[in-house]
Amino acid sequence: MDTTDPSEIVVGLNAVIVTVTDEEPRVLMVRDGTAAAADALPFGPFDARNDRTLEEGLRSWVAQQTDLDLGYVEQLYTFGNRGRDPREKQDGRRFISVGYLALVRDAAPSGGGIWRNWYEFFPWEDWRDGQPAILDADILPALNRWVESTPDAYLRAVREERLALAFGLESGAWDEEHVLDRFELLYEAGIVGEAARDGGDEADGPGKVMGFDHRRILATGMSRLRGKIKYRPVIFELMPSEFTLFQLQHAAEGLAGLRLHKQNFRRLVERAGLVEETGRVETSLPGRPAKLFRFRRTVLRERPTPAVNLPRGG
Amino acid sequence: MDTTDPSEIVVGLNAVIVTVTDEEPRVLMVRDGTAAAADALPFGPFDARNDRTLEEGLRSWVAQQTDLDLGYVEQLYTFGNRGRDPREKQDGRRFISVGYLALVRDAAPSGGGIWRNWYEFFPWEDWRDGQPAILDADILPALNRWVESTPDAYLRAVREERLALAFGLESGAWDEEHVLDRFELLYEAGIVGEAARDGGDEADGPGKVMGFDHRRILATGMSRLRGKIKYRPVIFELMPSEFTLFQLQHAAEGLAGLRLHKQNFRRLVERAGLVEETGRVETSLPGRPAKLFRFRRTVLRERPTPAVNLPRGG
DNA sequence: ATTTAAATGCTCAGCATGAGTATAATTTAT
DNA sequence: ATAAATTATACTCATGCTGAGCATTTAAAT
Repeated sequence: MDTTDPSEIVVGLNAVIVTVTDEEPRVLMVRDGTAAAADALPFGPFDARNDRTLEEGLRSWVAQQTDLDLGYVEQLYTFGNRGRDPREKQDGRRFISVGYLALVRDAAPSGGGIWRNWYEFFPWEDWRDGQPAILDADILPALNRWVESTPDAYLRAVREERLALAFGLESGAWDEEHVLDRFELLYEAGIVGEAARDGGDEADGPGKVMGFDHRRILATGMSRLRGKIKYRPVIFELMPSEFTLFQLQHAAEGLAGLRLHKQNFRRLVERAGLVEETGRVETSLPGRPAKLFRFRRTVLRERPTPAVNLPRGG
Repeated sequence: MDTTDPSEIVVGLNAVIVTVTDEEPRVLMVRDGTAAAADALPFGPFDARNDRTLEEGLRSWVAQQTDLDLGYVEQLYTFGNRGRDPREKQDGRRFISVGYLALVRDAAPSGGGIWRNWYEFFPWEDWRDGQPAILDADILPALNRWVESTPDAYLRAVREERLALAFGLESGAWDEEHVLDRFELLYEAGIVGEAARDGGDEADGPGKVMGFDHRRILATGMSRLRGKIKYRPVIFELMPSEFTLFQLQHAAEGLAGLRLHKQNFRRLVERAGLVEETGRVETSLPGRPAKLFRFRRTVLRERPTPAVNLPRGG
């Protein structure tokens, strides 16, 4: 290859395909091709000849490979860091990937894919049963050691501030949207397995390791989705056509990794006009039967930002 | 070229570089190379050999070409629609571009760049002097004709709803963030000049035409920035080190294209702890001298989402 | 009939917001 | 010198949203 030529660039498309089963958020995974055989996000090439748009390319290979009917799709981010794909070292090509977030209603994927609970990869992100033990036991001590062992005083201060912000230490304010900030800190500090692996060592650390930089892409998707449910009614893309308010709350809690205040959640959803009664009730559980609701699509025309806010509380 | 080969993909980097001069938001433009010689966003190649990350690539050619010191930088979106670059038709290559938003303090660009007020391209987005006349005179009638002339009833209803949402017709609620939605409607309806040009006709329509799909990229940047100032203190990236609260308000108004309520704006900014007095005053204007303030960086550690909300009102 | 498990209804303090009125400190015009 | 204009800043007040919790209703299970 002529050295004045730019090295070849390969553009691929990665998808964070999310569903919610009961109250658990799940992500579609495949096995990556490497020896480590970690979980990886589904991936497809961008076909410059046949795909008119990037999103069309994504939908076409997802439809081919899985049987899933992607509802909501949005572009997440384009990842192009050197070293993100091990094949780079073999043949010098550069791998760039456009990440997408897609939402589907609970369904069985065909093909080689499998749903995995996203908290398998991010156990510290699930605060539904209180602060995860792994934070105080492992993660925060390791992060603090990393900050304290930073030689340069200015850099140390910067890292300390990032740590405080991402994990809400000072104000006691955990922000569930900061998934990516937290993962990036853990990577930089060498705490997650990917850091060791990319450095050529044995991978170990909190949460399951994923192939390539896919845990970062997943973190990006989680951040985006956790933010989005607060100002767009995307959560209904994940719900069946009829649901009780408690099921809706459980879905929101699963995504946000937080417990919400039941009465206030109801008040919010109803006052915002997001749902309407179907007239039926759900009676499969003990206790008073719950009314079934459906999403009121016309709300989109009425309010500027109709969405499920997250009134915290146990 | 072998037909089994994918066609060659060229990855470029586009930047929406924004500054604020007095109360006007300006964007760095260059002349595009085509015969039409429209304004275009600065563009640089992504150098797969030398750029470790996409953002590093962006910073490196911006520094080379313009002399500007990019402060805040964030990735916007990756644009890959077929037909977005006329060179496609010549040599069959496919041009993909990663768009970035960058903020700089007011300064003169070196090189061939020039600052242009972004409302030259989006006159309907400036509501600071009330609803822009061009809306009732041209844009809304044309959009309504487009909707009404849609043969398929379902598609017509969808378009009507999109129109109502994007331009806030029913509820009278103009949402300043929906810049991109509005531009996409105008493009689809064939109202902006780019639509005619891409169809091979003479370009004409509201707002100045830009080269390639750059007006869409600019719209993406405007949407992002208008949203961001509400939950991150990015506006201070555009302010001098000392400023009066009214100057800050003017900058926010210029970006949002809205007039804000002065007293409530002050209350918000001060109560949020975003600024601190410098002790000096600004006396160059008639009227009571205004205190000068600076950004309080430590606010980042105190509040989860410190930002300049936008209390509307004349 | 009693207990248990929900769902649903209601209250209340605190805070934020929208929309002002009122007052203070300057420069410009007469 | 005085008034008018201009800008900054302080303060008020009704409204509505939010967080937190108590109370009541309706069912199944024992």
